[in-house]
Amino acid sequence: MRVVFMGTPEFALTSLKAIYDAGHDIALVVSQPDKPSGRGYALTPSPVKKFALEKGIEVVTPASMRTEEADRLLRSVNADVFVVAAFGKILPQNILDIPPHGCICVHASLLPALRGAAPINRAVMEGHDKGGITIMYMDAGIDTGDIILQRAIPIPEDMTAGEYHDKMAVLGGELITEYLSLAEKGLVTRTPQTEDGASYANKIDKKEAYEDFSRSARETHNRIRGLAPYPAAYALLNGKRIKLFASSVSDGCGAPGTVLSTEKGIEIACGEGSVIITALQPEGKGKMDAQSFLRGNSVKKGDIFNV
RNA sequence: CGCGGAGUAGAGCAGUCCGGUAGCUCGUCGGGCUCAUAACCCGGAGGUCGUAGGUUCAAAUCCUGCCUCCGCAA
Repeated sequence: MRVVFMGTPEFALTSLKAIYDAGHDIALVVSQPDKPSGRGYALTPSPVKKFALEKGIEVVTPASMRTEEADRLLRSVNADVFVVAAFGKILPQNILDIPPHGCICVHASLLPALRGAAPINRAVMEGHDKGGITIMYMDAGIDTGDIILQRAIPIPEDMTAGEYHDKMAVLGGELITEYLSLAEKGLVTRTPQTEDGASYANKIDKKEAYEDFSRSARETHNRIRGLAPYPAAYALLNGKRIKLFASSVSDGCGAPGTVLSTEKGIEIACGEGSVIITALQPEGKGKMDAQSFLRGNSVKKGDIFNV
């Protein structure tokens, strides 16, 4: 198949690699423009763009898809199909109409659940016990197109969004290549989505990652693992930010934010029950386990987070 | 030049302002106590204090350059 690939972050890169390794003809890669990033604000290319450059695949990074220029370019490629994975731009109808096989999206949820920008984090934050990849035809709506393939994987109770992401990325690569070989044989089927069970996974706002421990222990734990390792839930201790990476649920009792014990980690009282923080990262320091943190920092029973 | 924190024993930290014997908690090794233990007691090993230079009788500490890691922000 002659493919145009549109995507930006690591998640998309895994699909691009899978398509590349499967030997398809990647005619063009479309990604987001380089962005200032990191200390010093150095202009940084997206993972997808970087890979394409390494492999000598033509890359474009248009600021907008709603231009005549974009339309003309994408038409001129004469691709069979456009594959879109975590691209970060909405495709207008005129673009969707270009490829004969349509625009195919790799989406990281079992649609119609968790449509939108952050399905991986949200699935974990909301405590879902399974998730999965959906391959679908794109239409004008946000992740509302007809479903082609769908495969589920379990989300264990303590899995972090990062771990889930990595498994999902691999699964995405498997399914998109599976789709491409079905398409070559003309065996693609499509099933419309139901609105039953539809939900949205909104983009995660940094402010949302602030943890005030007012929720139940289970919800707090889900938030911590659902935001790990990025953007990472955080709380304040003595005026400094502390990122929270790993926790377990316990049944301690106290005013939300109060340190109840420092035996197995830092046990903090929640709105209901308590969580034991087992991995964290203080501002300006590296990631460490709670025991290490406790050795060099005097955190005691009765100390309070977020004061 | 976007703003900021940090590099000291295997881990996490103190000591740096006010130069003068390398310190704490944990781990580790050996011994002891105990029915027993992640408990307790005794003892030991382990550090060119990121790096290169400068000042000084003397530098982890003061000065200068460089390297590395991290937080914010995007």
